[in-house]
Amino acid sequence: MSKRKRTGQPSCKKLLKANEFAWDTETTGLEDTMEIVGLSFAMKAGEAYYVPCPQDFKEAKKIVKEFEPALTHPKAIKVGHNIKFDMKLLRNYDVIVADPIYDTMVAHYVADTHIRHKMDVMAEAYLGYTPVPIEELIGKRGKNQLSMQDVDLEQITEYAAEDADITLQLKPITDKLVSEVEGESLLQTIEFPLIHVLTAMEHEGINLDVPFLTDYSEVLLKDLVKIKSKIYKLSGVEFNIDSPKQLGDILFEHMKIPYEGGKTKTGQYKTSEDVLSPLSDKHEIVDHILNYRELTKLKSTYVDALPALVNPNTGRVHTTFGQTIAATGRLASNNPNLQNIPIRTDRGREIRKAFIPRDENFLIFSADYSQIELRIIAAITQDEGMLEAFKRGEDIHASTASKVFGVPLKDVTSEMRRRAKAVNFGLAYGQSAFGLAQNLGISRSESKEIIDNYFAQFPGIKKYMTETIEFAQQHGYIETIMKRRRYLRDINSKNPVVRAQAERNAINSPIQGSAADMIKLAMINVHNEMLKKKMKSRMLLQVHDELVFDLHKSEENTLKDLVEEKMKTAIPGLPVPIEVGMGVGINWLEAH
DNA sequence: TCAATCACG
DNA sequence: ACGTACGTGATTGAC
Repeated sequence: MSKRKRTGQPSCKKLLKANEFAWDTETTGLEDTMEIVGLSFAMKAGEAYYVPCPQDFKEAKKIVKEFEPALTHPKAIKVGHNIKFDMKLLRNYDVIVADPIYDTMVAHYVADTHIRHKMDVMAEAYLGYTPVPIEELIGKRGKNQLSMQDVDLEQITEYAAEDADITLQLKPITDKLVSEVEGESLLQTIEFPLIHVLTAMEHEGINLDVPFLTDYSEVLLKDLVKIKSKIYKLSGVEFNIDSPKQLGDILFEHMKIPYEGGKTKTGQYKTSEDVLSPLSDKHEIVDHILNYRELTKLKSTYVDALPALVNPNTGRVHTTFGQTIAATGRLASNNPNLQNIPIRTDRGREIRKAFIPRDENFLIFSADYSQIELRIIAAITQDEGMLEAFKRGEDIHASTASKVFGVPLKDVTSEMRRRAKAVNFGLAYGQSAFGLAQNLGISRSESKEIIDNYFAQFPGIKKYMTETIEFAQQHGYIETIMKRRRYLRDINSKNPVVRAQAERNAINSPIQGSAADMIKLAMINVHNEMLKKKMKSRMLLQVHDELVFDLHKSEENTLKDLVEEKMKTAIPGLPVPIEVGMGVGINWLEAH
């Protein structure tokens, strides 16, 4: 890379003249109370500026605000790498970055979901340039690591200016990569608009009932103490139940419970739920172990962990959505993950009661797509039978059972429905007869017959599976309804196991990915309409097929109508009806 | 740092 | 003969 000029301060006027500029923010750290240490800007390759900000928040805000005209300029493309991070930070300084925006990380993800999107990796790969590692400034992470604040101006200027410069230089590269996969439309109509939505959601956070969780933690602790002593008594030894290695040895060596499962990679006994559950009639300790597992999981991952993640400045929990993580196009959520809050067991779903409205003027509102993946399968495959079932508004699993088992809808038993449901789900993952048999606890010949019947009754689906794999073999990728691509490098592998995995990905990804396209579009349309109407309600979370809101009590009907309409019409013209379930309550559990 | 396990869609 | 359902993130123990 050419040398970089580093001048002190750019004037905002200079930025305002630029058609595009890259920008990056240096902060005091990565924790939730971080503050801006400085801003860097690049308007042309090899030239970047750094603007240090004082420690005092009010003084820093004055400096940051000076750049608001540029960051909100309707003509200048604001380029960033993971720009959501910077945009979210600037919201704390009352600056809302406006379109047009461009994110080199998100663009790179659209070009290829699999390869690494980190700036230093991309600089190396596309610019042949190795950036200064952050460790050179602040040291390795650990107790002696410095804050950006402590780094001297010359060093931080070099580092920050370099990041802005690299980002600006990456843009033409990612532009080309995106154009090579015909991803411009996906990027401009979904992924970039979505950045604003996610920024607002993350910034908003969600209210958490901490006293409720504190109480619940004590309840769980008391239960755990009892279960633990029961386990020790039954096994005759005290050991670490949390250690799968020790647990396996105690159950299957010391206690000699008959073991039929396979061994793990490391040669240990498997003690996962699917191995232990069938053994519950062999020894009464098994149920206690399963109970213990459930409660420790709830306590350590959710009940005790969530309160610690309440942001002291806002009093709310702010997740970070990953827009460039999932190979299929889905979002991910971390720190904390709010997309895997328990719901399946009674004691787990209690935790949802801790997710509460902002204050007494609000309620929690949840809207979720009904059977979205199956509806998308019906739409993509155009299978007549499945489309008809949805058009008639039938219970899709019962309807499937009726066809597969050859009985009238009214004669479908709960066991038939259960099996049909398992096939419907397994189908979207490319499950084999073996997998279905294992899942349902039936013989392989039985499961094979069910699958054969299924494909005979739903020929459009069989055809889709064959054709999708062929498409992937020819092109090396699959695509979603909105033309999102996932490359499948192993689709023509000579290793049958590896190849089979790629084939399952080929079948599943268009389905999972199209559902992701749909809810992302709905989020953008809902968000923009809420802004236009200047609503007090706020979108808070997305959980793959569900959107969660803080609902202002005065807006109940408006928001329900709006969300239902935008979710149903996100992708217009589908041959299948889209249904949305909605609920309102005093917490997330009640809103379901 | 990895493996095992389990929470969700 | 082989392995066998997709996509995530967090916690714990073990090395």
